[in-house]
Amino acid sequence: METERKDLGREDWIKAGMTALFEEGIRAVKVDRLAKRLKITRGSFYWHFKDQADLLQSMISHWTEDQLGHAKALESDAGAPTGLARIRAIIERIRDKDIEHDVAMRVWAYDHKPAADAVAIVDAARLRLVEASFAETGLPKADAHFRAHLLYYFQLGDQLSRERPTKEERNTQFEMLTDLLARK
Amino acid sequence: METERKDLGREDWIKAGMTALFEEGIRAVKVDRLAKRLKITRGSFYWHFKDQADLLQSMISHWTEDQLGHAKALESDAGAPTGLARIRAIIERIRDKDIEHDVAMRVWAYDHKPAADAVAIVDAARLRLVEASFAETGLPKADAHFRAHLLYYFQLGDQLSRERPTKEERNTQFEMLTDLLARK
DNA sequence: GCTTGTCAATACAGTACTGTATGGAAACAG
DNA sequence: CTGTTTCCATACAGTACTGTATTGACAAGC
Repeated sequence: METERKDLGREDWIKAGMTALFEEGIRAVKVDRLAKRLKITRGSFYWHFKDQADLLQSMISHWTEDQLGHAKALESDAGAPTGLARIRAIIERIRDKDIEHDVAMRVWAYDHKPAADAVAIVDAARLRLVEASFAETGLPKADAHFRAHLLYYFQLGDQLSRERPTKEERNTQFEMLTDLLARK
Repeated sequence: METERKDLGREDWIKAGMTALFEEGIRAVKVDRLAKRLKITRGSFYWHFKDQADLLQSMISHWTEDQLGHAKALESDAGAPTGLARIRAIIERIRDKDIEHDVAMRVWAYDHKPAADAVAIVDAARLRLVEASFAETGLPKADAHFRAHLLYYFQLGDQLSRERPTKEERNTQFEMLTDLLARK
């Protein structure tokens, strides 16, 4: 007699919040709109969460842990490539899997301190990884540091620009870049 | 008898809107809040503007013309340096004068199509300039194109990251970059 | 079967806005 | 001096939310 008891948990609301964030930006992460998305009333929300800020904080934690997990996975992957190939792999991962999420988070971070802090932490973790990989290729610390930033910020700017290059254009660009960065 | 007849014009509201945008982001560009800023009532606003969208569009046009003007000025400045020195000058101008404005506009652009279009136009104009300067140094077109993007997106990512480097750090970074980009 | 938690629906009051309609004062033109 | 235009104040109705308080439905433990 499949009576539809919903029994949502915090995770469902967080997931809905993330989806709304990625699809329409933080402006769309409103309690009542999420309720409509989930086909439920706000009564549920205020049982699971103290208030909207509570949800936002949970979303931030969720995203941060995800991203730090990805970074750690790349770091400790034994079968992974090393040196420049490893760097390519890292950047490709960010470019292909985390892009939309990243931009939405960064825009949110512009006027939300907790989000800004989270983005800073994730950026730092990724940069550390790239920098370490450059160091592996035998570059001096200062150069590794610089090139990691150059690479990371380039792809960041690329994401944020409103030029929408084709996949090939983007690939040739990144190839020219890794060529340039491979030089001593 | 200095009776204070205000007699504001569209420009005053636009200026107030821009200030609010740069100080607090687009969320703060609300008719009633701007009225408080200007110590006047919304009655004035709706005399000068059809609605809020009208103001936003005016702000976008205003910013776009400003930025295109700056680009044009750099382009036709006869006494300006050439080649790599010119490139440095361009990037420094953007970095030192347009930064805060740029970031706020870009964040706004994320979920406002007209703003996104404006940002795209301004980006294209600046990139064209940098690319032309690279071409002047004798680089092939494809390389000039790539290096212009690398430079521009790097400084864009740098702006948007939440790392807040010191002036010196930033300068050395940009020096290492122009060194790298100067090579054949 | 009755009670106790768990979860959701509903109704309410409040805030931060938006745009419209109308009226009034200063400046200006005849 | 009078009428018209220009500009602003005020009052109103509406929208899109927020959070709280109360009640109700169901499931599980005793």
